Amino acid sequence: LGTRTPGNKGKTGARRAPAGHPRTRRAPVTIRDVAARLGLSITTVSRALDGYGDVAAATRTRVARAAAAMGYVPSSAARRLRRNRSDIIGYILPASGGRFSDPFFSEFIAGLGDEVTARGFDLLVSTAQPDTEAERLLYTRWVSSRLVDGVVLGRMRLQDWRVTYLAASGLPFVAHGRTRQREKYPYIEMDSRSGFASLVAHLAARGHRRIAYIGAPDAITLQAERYAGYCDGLAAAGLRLDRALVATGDLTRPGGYEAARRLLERGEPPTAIIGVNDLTAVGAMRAAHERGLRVGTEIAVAGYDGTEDSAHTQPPLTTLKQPTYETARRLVGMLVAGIRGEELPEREIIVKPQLIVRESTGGA
Amino acid sequence: LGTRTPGNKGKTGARRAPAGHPRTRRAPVTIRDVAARLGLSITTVSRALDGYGDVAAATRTRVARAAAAMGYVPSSAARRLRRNRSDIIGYILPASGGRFSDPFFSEFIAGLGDEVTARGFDLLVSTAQPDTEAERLLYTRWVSSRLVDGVVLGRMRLQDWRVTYLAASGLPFVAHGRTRQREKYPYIEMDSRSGFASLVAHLAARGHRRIAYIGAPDAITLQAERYAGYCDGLAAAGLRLDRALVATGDLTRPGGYEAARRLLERGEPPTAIIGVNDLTAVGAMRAAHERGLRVGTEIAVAGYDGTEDSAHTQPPLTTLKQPTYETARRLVGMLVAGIRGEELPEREIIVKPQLIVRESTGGA
DNA sequence: TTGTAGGCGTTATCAA
DNA sequence: TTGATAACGCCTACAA
Repeated sequence: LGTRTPGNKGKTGARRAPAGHPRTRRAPVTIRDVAARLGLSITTVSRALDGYGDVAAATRTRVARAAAAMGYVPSSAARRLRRNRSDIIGYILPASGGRFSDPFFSEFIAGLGDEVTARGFDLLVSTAQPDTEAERLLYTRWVSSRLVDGVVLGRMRLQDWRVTYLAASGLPFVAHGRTRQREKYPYIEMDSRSGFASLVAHLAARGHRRIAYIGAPDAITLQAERYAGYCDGLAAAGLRLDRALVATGDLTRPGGYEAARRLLERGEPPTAIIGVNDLTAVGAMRAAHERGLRVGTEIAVAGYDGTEDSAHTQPPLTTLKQPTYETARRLVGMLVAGIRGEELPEREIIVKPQLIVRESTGGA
Repeated sequence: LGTRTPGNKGKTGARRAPAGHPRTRRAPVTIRDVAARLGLSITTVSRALDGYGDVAAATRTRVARAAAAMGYVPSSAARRLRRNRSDIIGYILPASGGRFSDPFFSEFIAGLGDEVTARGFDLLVSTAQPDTEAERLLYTRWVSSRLVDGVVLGRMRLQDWRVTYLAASGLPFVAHGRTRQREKYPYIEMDSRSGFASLVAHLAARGHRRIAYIGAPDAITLQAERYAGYCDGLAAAGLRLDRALVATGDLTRPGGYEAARRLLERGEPPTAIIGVNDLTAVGAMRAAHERGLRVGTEIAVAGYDGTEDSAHTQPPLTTLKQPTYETARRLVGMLVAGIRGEELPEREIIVKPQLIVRESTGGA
């Protein structure tokens, strides 16, 4: 039954009729068009373009020239189906619905974008509020429709379903930060714990005794780490942990502002405030200014991240600087290695943040 | 020749053997697996899942249940090849190689991400320095490999090859801003010209006579618009345009800082500085502080963008606020309509920015 | 209401 | 060194 549709090789020649609209899309040129033009088989064209060794040099150049002249570019869809990979990496921003302006993420995405491109991949980005159904939907859709070859995880949680899920699914992934789970995976983590300890030491050396901390929700790994560092620092300086000096923000400027206001309204207000990140610290600085406190002399404020903006606050912000852009690039490198099935020399990388003392804590 | 490989229906059942590694990826379940399990044809399964009317209700539920149980999700690659669309929208960040921390873009991307998801699309993001070979390569690759169904253009240039190229290619696109070219396309543009004029009026009303402007490179549309507004404002206030009070930055904080330093070193320094964007203004504020000038009283500084950070500078920054997040969402809406071939009620949208007076210019 | 049979544009296998 | 051919997984006329 059915000799294979005899004689209708016209398939290649007769493309879809152009629609009535003037600005309609031309049907793209396929590998068959190139082959037909040259009187070669599509096999040969494919192999010539992919640089296989068993193609005559003359043929290769002929094909390359024709392909370029005709503007042939392989269909990513067909290629993807055939090769069973998409050359796309996914990343989900922890934000949804409304304002979101953390320079950390611009820098992180810039790093992902640059490295991904350098490696011949593309970057799929989406947004979802952490630990919501929407987030779960996004990841599962990406994974089970095989839309992405791997994902980069950010802002890890102590218990993070993403790790469990991805490990089980077998999709390669890397993360910026760790969890408290047993699964092993490649990551880059900042040693923010020792960083925050050194920040406290710095402030204690400046004579501060009531050092406040504005953190983030407990479920987030970075909060656990940084808070632990804060506690370490207090202990090392011989200071007692005063729960009244510990507040919770949400990693945003307004969150830091509100938390700092509450701290400063207290009978015995702190003389120094450490923010879990720079945004929180910036909010705290504003609260201090509003109370008429001179930041840097009457009260010290410090943060964490060290993105460009921290150098341009008034006064400039003391901070722990992490190499955000570079970390993003390295993560992509690790992920691509994982996708290619290569062994990684280092699967678990710890980076020390760098203490940058500026005027917000009295200057160097 | 070749009856269609008789008898080897085993194809479906026998999947690739698992590799040696324990954490290997399971072969995903395909529509054939579902069909086989139910003793149905893949046609029926496909139509049942896609909600066609001509499937028996009983069959439909049976299929739905089985698909869910087996964890079947259609392969995006196959679907894409067949349907000839990717459901992916592209956006390229104007940044590459190193630091990049403009909150405008975090907010813009958050808007793109949210709306794109809401519309059942995905967002492909990359980075490239404007008007470079790398940028050209990225766009042409995306377009000619049919990787994306449409693109969102940002930070338009007066002469923008992207518009010419995309219009010619027929790929749907929308833009945040206009060009000086003849091509028509859907866009959202801010009326930053009148915005900057009102900013100048505001400063003139405060008694300022030497109002400086720190702009961006001339090729960028937003510079042309905003500078024109600055000139309009001066004229309306009866002030002469003094070229010595016009400097050029690069839309970053350091750029604004350097430009402001040069302005302030002059014999007759300005009493007010307008930055082409908030980042520039923030840099200018820092330069002013360094010279011991009290911003808001001894010198006025204002910017444009109105992202969250402008409310938290010290002093808070007077700015023209544009609805970045909402604009991004609307742009995606327009683009998706274009992709679907729908007519747009409005193809050219102008939005007025909102003047927010804060303490950096003396407060309300 | 269900099934058969291409075909989307590649790449990979095998034979010539 | 080249070519014929079979998939990759899905969708959709068309036939039953």
